[in-house]
Amino acid sequence: MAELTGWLLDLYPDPQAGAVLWLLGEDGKRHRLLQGFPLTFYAAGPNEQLRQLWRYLQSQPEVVELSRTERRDLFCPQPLPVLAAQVAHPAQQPGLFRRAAGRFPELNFYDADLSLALHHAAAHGTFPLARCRVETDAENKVQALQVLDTPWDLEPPPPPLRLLRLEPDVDPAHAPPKYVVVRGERLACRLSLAHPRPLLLNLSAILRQQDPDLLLTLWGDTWLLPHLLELGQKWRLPLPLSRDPGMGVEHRPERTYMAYGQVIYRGRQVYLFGRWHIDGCNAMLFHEYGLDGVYELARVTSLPVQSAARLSPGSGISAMQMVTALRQGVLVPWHKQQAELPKSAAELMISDQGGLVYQPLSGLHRDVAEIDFISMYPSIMRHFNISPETVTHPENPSPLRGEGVGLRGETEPTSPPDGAEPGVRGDWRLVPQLGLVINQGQPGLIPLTLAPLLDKRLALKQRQAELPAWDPRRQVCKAKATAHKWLLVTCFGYLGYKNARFGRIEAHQAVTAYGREALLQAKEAAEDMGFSVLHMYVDGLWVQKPGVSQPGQLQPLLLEIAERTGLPIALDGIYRWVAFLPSRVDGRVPVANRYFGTFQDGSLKLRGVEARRGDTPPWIARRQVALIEALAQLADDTLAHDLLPWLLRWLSHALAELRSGRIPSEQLLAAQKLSRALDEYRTPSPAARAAAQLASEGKHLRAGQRVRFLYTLGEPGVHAWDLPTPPDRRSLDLARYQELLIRAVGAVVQPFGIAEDELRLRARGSAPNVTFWPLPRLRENIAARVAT
DNA sequence: TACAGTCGGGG
DNA sequence: GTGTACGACTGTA
Repeated sequence: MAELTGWLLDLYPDPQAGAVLWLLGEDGKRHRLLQGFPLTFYAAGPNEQLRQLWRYLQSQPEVVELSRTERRDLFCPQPLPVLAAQVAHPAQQPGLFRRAAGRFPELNFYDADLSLALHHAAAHGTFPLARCRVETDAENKVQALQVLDTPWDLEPPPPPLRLLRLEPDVDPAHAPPKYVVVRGERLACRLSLAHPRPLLLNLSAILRQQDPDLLLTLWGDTWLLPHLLELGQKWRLPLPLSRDPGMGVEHRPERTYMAYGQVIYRGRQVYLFGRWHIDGCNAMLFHEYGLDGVYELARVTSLPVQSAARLSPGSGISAMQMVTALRQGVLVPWHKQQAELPKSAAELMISDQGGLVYQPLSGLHRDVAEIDFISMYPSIMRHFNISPETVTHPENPSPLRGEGVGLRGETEPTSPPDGAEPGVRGDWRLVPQLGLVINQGQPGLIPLTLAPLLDKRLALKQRQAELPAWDPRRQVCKAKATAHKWLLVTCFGYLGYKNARFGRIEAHQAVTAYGREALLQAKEAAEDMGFSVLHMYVDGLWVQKPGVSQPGQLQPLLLEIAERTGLPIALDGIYRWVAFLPSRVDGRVPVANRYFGTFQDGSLKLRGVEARRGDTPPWIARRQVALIEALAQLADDTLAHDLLPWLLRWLSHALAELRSGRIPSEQLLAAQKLSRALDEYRTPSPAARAAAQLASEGKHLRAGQRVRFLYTLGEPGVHAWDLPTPPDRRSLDLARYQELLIRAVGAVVQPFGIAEDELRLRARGSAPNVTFWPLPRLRENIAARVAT
């Protein structure tokens, strides 16, 4: 009997028996442990069918223990009689279940398609990088397992992970790479791809010697690792990419699917066993929160690190809900099977509203405070206990399979005298406008899942604010908070997602209804306290009051709003000035989400303008940001009087730069996503034409993939960036880029009284090489910004 | 002018 | 393996 303490690295089914646990021991060694871990799935339905299923499962080769028992379905008040099938070896469960489900399509199956990691998290409280104490026998079999920390610890000590980076020297989609750049502990080298044998031998030696826990690559999923594995096969020199020699690697093919209301493309993926592979180019949102965010996501969601790095946050929050359900003994349905409650047309009109959006007072405003509800929708779900099983129709409480009840047991509707809070009677709360009621008796599945997340995110942000800017822990806190943000944001969308296991459209609508009400309450509070409300957008409002320009002066309003709504709210900042833009199509109409401004601390906020769009060429975006930064530095009197001549010089300077040919082509690249297959385009967009160019060179892109291109003269008007030959510099469509720049600049200066047409006229007449003289007070600042 | 195609924002 | 619904805007015909 031996005792081991360390960090949990990896967890997966052993092909023969039980679960494999990889532990990074405090002794510095990596331990491969085995643990017996049977998995149970359930089936419910007509008795006769369950009996047949029983006989069927008994006849199968897998070792299965069968029993009849009762479990709780989230939507049924009464326990559900089920058949429990306990499969001895987790690796055999998916296959057995697939056969059973195919044979008995009318039965409802539960807990049947969850990964081993989630089952293990529910059963043992494990999560990736959890600190564990393990007792093992002589054969490295786990006899006892104790988890020593929780995902909710704010700053767990970082495990001593070993990292190895592998990168091709160039983007393989753009040009054939020549080298693999390798960087590890006291190691940096470049291996030639032209000589496969030495490459493979060297890489194998490096992997053995360094024995990294994490292989961090660029294009490792989509190109590098598949390429290396292929070479390894061809030369009969297998690479030890996985730490577990018996497991090889797992390939997941590329795929496109519909989500976010659009087509999404995910490249192929390569998963390892016993160590992790993360491809910095194929990891969703990776650039936003980095490795620290990935570890944090893995810890709180219980998803393996390699999955947490690649999956969208939707699957993260979904995993958390499933673990909550498993821990509560609530069945996790195999397929989500829910229809919306029937609704009249009039109800549809009201309930299908989303967030409240106002039309701002367009133009330039000074000393404006922006206040935002913190994680508004998740906070609403928690505060009002909104969850698929708690929201229901009062006159029709049993629409599907049962009435809304709390998680921890049955709660009968009661109607005692009116409670203290308006809209609440006993255990029931009436949702404004929708005619829905929410059971308040027991915390729902979603609020239970969300509460620790909301608390931790606030704690992280607070900790981040306490730490000095130079402290590296501050960046770590920030990365973690950013990762949490995405979990919280998608949790709301998931309520309304038709295929979510724990989604229900009525719950989704209840959330937005409360959101609208909270915003209106906030508006009333602000107006009661003498503020004028310039704009409101879903969870934020922009307010102004003569004489109010310091953060402290907003505190009474914040307290009042928190008091009236019950929801947390904070000051985002006070703008020195903010400009709300009118519609480009009709200048009389303001639009809700195109604005920019500068806060008192000098930081900028931009929404909806060209610089925020992913398809804007970087050079255009940077010119626009630089211009806003310059405007932020200008004194009020300059803004009023001397702006036009200065601006025209600024513009000529930028246009001269464009014509000079000194801007790197990458800076002029537009990037757009293909929304469909090429032959499905009815009118060929620039992106479609660029994709067609690539297709004729044998590079076929699929719907959901991005295509990068330059605007060029003549037909077809674009030049795809990943074509083998770059375009002639002289064929660049400079007039097109000039127009894009003028539009971006026009949007910024419109609130300052300068019309876009004027810029266009003057630009045409300007000499190509006008010397640009910054205003004296601006010179320093602009030099600094342009450099970045 | 109509409509097809693409993007954002939440934080 | 998993977010929605919608409006603004641009380019093409």
